[in-house]
Amino acid sequence: MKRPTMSDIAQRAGVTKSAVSFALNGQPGVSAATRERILAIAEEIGFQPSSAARALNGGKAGAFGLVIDRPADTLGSESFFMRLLAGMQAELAAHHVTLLFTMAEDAYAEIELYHQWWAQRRVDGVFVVDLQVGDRRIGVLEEMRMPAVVIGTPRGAGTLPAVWQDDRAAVEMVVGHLAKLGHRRIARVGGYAKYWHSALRSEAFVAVSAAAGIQAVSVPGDYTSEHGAEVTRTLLSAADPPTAILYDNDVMAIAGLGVAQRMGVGVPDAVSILSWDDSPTCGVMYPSVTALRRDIPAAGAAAARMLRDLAAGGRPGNQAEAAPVLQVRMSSGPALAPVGRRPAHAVSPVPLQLTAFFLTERGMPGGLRWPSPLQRAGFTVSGGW
Amino acid sequence: MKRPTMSDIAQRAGVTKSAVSFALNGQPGVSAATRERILAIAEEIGFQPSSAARALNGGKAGAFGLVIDRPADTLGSESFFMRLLAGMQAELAAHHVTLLFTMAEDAYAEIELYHQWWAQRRVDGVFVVDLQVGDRRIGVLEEMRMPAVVIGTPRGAGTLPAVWQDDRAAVEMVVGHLAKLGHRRIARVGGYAKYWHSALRSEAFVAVSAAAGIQAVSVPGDYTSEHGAEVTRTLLSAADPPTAILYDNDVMAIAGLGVAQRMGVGVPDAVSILSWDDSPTCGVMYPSVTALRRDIPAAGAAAARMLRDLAAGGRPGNQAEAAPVLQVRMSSGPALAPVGRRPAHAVSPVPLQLTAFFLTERGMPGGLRWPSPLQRAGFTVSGGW
DNA sequence: AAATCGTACTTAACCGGTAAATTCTAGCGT
DNA sequence: ACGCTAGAATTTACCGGTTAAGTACGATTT
Repeated sequence: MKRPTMSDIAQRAGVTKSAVSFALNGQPGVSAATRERILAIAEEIGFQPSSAARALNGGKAGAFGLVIDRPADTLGSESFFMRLLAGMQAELAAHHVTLLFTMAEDAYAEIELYHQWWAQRRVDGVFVVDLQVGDRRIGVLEEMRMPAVVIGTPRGAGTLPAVWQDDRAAVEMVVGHLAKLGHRRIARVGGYAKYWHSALRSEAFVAVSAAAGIQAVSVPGDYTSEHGAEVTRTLLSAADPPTAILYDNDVMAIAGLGVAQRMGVGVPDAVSILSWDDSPTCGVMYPSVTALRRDIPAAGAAAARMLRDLAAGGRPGNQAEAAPVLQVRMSSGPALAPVGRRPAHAVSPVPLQLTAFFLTERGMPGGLRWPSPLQRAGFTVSGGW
Repeated sequence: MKRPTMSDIAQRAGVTKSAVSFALNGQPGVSAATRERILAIAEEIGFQPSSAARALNGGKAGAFGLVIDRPADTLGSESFFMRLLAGMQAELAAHHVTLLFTMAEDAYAEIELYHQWWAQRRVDGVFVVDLQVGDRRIGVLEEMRMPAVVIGTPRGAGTLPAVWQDDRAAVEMVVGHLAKLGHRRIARVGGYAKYWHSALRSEAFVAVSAAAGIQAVSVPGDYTSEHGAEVTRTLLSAADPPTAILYDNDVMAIAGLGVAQRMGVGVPDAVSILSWDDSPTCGVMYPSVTALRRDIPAAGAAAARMLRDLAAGGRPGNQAEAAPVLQVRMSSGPALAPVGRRPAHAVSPVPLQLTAFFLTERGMPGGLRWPSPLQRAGFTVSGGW
């Protein structure tokens, strides 16, 4: 059972394969009668054009690529990428474009993969996520002139178009919510400081808090529950702990909630817990977790549309995601007066050196220099805390 | 800046492209000197063979496919697939095989996709997950003679090789653990009953429990936190609730834990909560969740190896996963005497019709007939409970 | 010295499409 | 009847590789 080709159709229709090509592609050059006969035969024998042969003719590969180079265990617990993928698929499948999805060890391997895919004509373009400060991928992609769309932020994306979220507005929403509840000392556990989106959120978080007269600290994290738990323990063990903590993803938020409960720190009475990403789990936890909900599949679909446009020769501009919604649940509430807030069985404060460890930047690339405002956002405190 | 071809190399080396082909592929027919010269030039201009041209020569597409047809929101919260993907990638990337990953609406769309991929020579084979009772995909794949590996269970996989887990042994481990802790009435919240792996676990759960003299009920679920919460509420509201509940994934387990806490049912004192899949989140929750840990990436890697073998003409046999480990944490403990177990502020029992609703099979395909033992496992009780 | 052989390479065909150039045919005007 | 033209279908070449078959030539055999 060999797969049918255009020559097979041509033979049965008594014409040449060129005629078949014209007929199938709606080109002029065949009579209506012949065209119909050819289409009927193609349908009957279940003909599908070989994507390889198509691609060989200076044509398109009919596929886009996505490479993620986070460690696999981080990916596993995060729902972000699956939802992003789902959104992309919905858009791509409708246009018969397939997605090549891979995980890479690091940025170097990722760039290597781009070179291979492009040179082998496997893809017509790629999606770029987790944009880093001084990201080498951007320059490489621009030089290769491979169509690419950035998902995250236009900052540092060079000439590549981006689908981005207004982090500033989101931060204003969250900080405003906390300010209204009377919080005056808040913390944020972010992602890798090397990621642009994380750095920008840090910056906005500190700046917006300062403007609202709130003391704030922003700590870099690594998206894992382990680290979220560690940082939370440090924060809550401080002499003057924050009354609210905002985590950059749901996994860390849930870990933070668990730590607070273990330490006997009441949620939300003693500390409010908030998550930047929402997930069904946030809603069913006890207490349920207040979360910032964004339409991630929509962002994926938008990125897919942009990449199709770009690959077809268009020049799409940046596109902002819809504003996120703050889903207020049980884990956030009014800031209570300090008196009596720490129960008797609270865990004793952690040793100083552990605290100092967390106050050091983790996972920062060696020689990288920070822009001054970001450096402050990295781990410095606003409001003299 | 056009991409370099073999002809370019040939021209610069002063030979024909055939010689270049021989040199690059390590075939005999070129002198060592010429071979070296050609390799040097290829390296210098960054040559990469066109996958399209390669595929055109009766050759391989150099890609495998994976289609998932669960609803996107289920996928988002589950870490299983990401970890499976990570394992596959590790194996595939090492052999320069890429992965086509897509989500489909339903089995029909999935089959359609298989036809397209195969006819278009986009893939050399596919991975099949979530095998269903009477799955149509198997027959289609066998007829197409497309290499395919089943992940889950050999039951219903026809002639396709499978990577499978010994669910029976896992169930014995969990039930044995609970029996030792004194539990005499336990429940399980499974996945879709139409999935083979879920049905087999149901069967084993009921049978093993009966053998151990334990009353057991197995309820089909849909892997979502919402449903996990609903079922848990029903179970705990019963006149004689189970003292332990085993959930088929971490999302439902966490949801169940949340419900128990909301109802004031102590965990693990009044009810033990166990999850079939482990995740970092299970460990940081409070209380942390006892979970059955399997090496999912290893299963993915094994499946990838098998599919490579199969696509190369081999005849790999079924392969069992390593036995899972029961990670005992805070959420499981000894079954306490019924007296005083239900606190005063427990939620009132749900109306009878809601209970009845859950006792009806959800999501069962219309005319499907169940084998008798599975039908009993579907929702019947062992031990006269 | 002629026949034999192995090596190193070239020629040419092919995979399954696309598309420009060309031939064939029928209908048109004059 | 003749040239002219539009449309239908064919011929031909090409994309970038692989591979069977063929050729040239120096070295070995008899």
